[in-house]
Amino acid sequence: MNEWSIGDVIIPWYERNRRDLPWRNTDDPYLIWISEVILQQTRVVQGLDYFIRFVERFPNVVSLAEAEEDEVMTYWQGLGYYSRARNLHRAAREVVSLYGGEFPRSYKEVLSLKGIGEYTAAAICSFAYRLPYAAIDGNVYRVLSRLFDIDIPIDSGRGRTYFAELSRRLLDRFRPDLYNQAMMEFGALQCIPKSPDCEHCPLNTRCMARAKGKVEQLPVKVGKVQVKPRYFNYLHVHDETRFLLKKREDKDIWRNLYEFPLIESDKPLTFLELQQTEEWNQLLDGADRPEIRRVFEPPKHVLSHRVVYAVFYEIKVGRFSPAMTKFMQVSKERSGDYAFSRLMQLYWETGR
DNA sequence: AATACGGGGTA
DNA sequence: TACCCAGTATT
Repeated sequence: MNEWSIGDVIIPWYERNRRDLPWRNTDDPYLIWISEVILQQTRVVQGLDYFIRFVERFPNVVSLAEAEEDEVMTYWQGLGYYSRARNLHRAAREVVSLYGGEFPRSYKEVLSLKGIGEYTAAAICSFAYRLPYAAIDGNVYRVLSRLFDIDIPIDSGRGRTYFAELSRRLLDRFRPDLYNQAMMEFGALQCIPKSPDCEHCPLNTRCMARAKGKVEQLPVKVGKVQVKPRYFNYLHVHDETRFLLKKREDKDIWRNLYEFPLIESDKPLTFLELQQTEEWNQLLDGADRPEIRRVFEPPKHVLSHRVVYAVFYEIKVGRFSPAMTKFMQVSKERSGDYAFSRLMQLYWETGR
């Protein structure tokens, strides 16, 4: 293969077409780090407001390390993949304890931080320090697989190895920051998944997939996520001022987020069936004047590999019973201190 | 090498 | 629907 320089085409394209984004034009590894983690599996438009609010509250690594995890989670509320926020917080504390609050400067050290994998380490090190590491994200996989007509599945071990080696060769080692930014921006704006505008592509004469009419079929992926259903019955138990709440601790979806008392079942439950469960009786047997105020059934809640069918029951009681003390009792005004899933948010906002 | 982990946008 | 998004950690 003749090694013409892709960077010489892509970088001038980037200079003309780049979006103006707040994490560009900074060398601060902290800001770059936050932006990169927010943007993992997340579109720029979706993450932009989160970034602004997050760095406004946590402007540097020390402020993040000193915060409570619960507060960090509230700033991540609604963004998804919540382990990112937990890891960000843990990594901030690592930076303080291991590196005296100074963000590490070597690829190896950056990579060792919680929540930073090969992509993010390469992005941070190239953008902040101009170290010659090629960042390979979904955009880069798409651009390269099309440009060179590579049909090795990108989510296979072989594929990752192949694209990593190819990217190493193609990287513009004199301006790795511009090269990486340009490749990703090119994939995000020009070489898009569906119906790319190949007529106006600066690489169209060199694109092997285009020459063969295979653009829409690349990149190849094998991964087939199968979606399993789950059935959540939420009990919004409250008196005049407070409601019951619990933290999700298990290694499961929405870890460390808060929710109402939950009765999960392996199939949809009617109200009668729900009332016969052990959990229902444990919580509400002998409760003081329980009164079902409302039943809310949101549309099915689709996650990447789960679909949650939820039913919310609002239950007003005269006062909380001893059986309810294993839950937190939170006043309505303090609900904002706790991070909720989108599903919980949806109920919370619909109810009032 | 697979699987788990969110939520939203697009065609 | 189906696919994808500036992926990483765990199994």
